[in-house]
Amino acid sequence: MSETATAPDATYNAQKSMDEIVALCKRRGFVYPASEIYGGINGFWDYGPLGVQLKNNIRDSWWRAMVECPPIGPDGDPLQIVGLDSAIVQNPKAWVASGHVGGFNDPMADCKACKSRFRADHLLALELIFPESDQHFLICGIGEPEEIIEKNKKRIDKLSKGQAGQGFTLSGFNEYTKLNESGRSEFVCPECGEKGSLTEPREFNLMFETFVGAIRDDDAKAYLRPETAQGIFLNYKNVLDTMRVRVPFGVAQVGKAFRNEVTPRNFVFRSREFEQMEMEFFCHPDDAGQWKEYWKEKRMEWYRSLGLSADNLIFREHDKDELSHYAKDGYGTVDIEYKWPFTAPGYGELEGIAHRCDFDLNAHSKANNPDSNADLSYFDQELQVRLQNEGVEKDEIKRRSRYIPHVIEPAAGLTRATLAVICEAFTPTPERKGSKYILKFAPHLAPIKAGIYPLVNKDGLPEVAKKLYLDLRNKFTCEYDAKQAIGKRYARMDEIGTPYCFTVDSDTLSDNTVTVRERDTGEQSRIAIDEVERFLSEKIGR
RNA sequence: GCGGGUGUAGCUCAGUGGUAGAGCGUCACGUUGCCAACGUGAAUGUCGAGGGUUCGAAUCCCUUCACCCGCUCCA
Repeated sequence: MSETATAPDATYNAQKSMDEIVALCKRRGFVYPASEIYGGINGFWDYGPLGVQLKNNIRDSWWRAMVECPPIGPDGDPLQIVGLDSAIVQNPKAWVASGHVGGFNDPMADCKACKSRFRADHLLALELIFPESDQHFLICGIGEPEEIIEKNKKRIDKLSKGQAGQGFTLSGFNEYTKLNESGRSEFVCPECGEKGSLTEPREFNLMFETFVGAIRDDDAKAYLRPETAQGIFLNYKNVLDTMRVRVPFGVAQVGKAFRNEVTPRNFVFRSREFEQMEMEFFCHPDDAGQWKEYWKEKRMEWYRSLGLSADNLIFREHDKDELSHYAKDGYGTVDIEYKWPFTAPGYGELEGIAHRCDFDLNAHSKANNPDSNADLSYFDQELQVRLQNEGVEKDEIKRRSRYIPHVIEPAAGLTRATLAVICEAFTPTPERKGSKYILKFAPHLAPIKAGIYPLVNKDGLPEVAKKLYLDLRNKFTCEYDAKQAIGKRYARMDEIGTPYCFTVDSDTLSDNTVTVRERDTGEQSRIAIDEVERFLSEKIGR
């Protein structure tokens, strides 16, 4: 048999394991399709009993690493990072200032014949008149009128030959967006030349709209936030005024965000409702570059702490032309990417670490925005003192001590992190008796930490096991189950990623020891029943 | 949004115009005494949804929804 005939098809295998992951997520209560009994709804997912547990564990790990126990800074002291939970609906003016309303209102038109898509506001219909015959012609294209005429030279030439003379004048032009239905039916697709094949212009704004109050008019229109970050900028001054934080400092937030994606794809990877974990780190503009490097390393460490393997994680710096509006002038954006089953052997985004410069605070400052009543500049007293000591001139000190902080933003997807943890943990075990796969969650993330079982459901074993369970449940998420064969109970725990099982058997009654069974190896050992809690504490790291 | 594929029990699937099925899983009882054991039994379906053709539709036709793949889009 030839080598190629037996070589596994990487794409097929990757797809196959993703299908298996989606199936197991449903079967074992991690993720369900939203509104399934009504046929589902594209781009929305519900987290089941085990899924929410896993997601909360990942969220808690992030919150702890950011807010409760932030990393040590370059000066040897812990960083100052505080938490926040801002509203999903804010004043719509906030989204105008942030660039989310304007930037994503591009009207698009599709050609039904050749499937090309155009920015409708870039499409022009030019009306040419051949004066001698008084004939009108329509030339359609993309760009400035001169460009369009230049591009269509041959065609115009051909048209004019049929006329008495050669000359023509441009009598007028119209944007495609301004045409009515009969105008559109005359419009020729610049790509394939088909007449009247373009759809009417459609707006692609990724923000979900809603209405505040009972009256549904334009004044009541509001948006569901497309990112949690803006809530932090909107509260920057509140935090600064109330929390005694000084630059550099961070504000962290976990919460839902909503984007009306054109094409939700790849399970929960790109969904229309998702959960973000964002931290805005405010610093002096001169230090932004070094803080970006700092956070790159810290964030990568955190993903490793979730049990994601180094081989499956990479950094990817954004090219200049893919940078978002807020990052153009700064130190750019770097993504932490994961080797997803559906991108393998390539990688896809897990987290973006962006240098947002002073874009957002500027945008929300009264100096640049008549709708805002806030001065979001920062007076740096430490810097003032330092400059005084250096003997810098007074006016210069005053000028340099007040500035708009720059922002380094590690923006992570909680739902994406959850999916990555599931993908990483998913381990087929075809050779194993019992479960056909294991979820090898890091113990501290596992939805259930331990199963507590009597070997059989009689002879006083259930009573002993149940007592152990009742003790442990105060500290760890545990499960007690006395039914069915022990092997089946172990297999079930393997499939949901429970790292340890403790089994009470007849020996327990005489020597007070229980069997510990490990998920990844299936190996068993015995420990004293009153050592179980300490054993779990050590293994789970709490 | 476009093109292709898929949709039958919780899961994997069989059923191609004539009574809605199997295996696994789930549950109960019994048995068992460390890896999805065994026995007996039970529950589970608007055959994705709506409409049409037909005496009769899971099956043929139309529409629609969801998922997967490829485009397109993606702060």
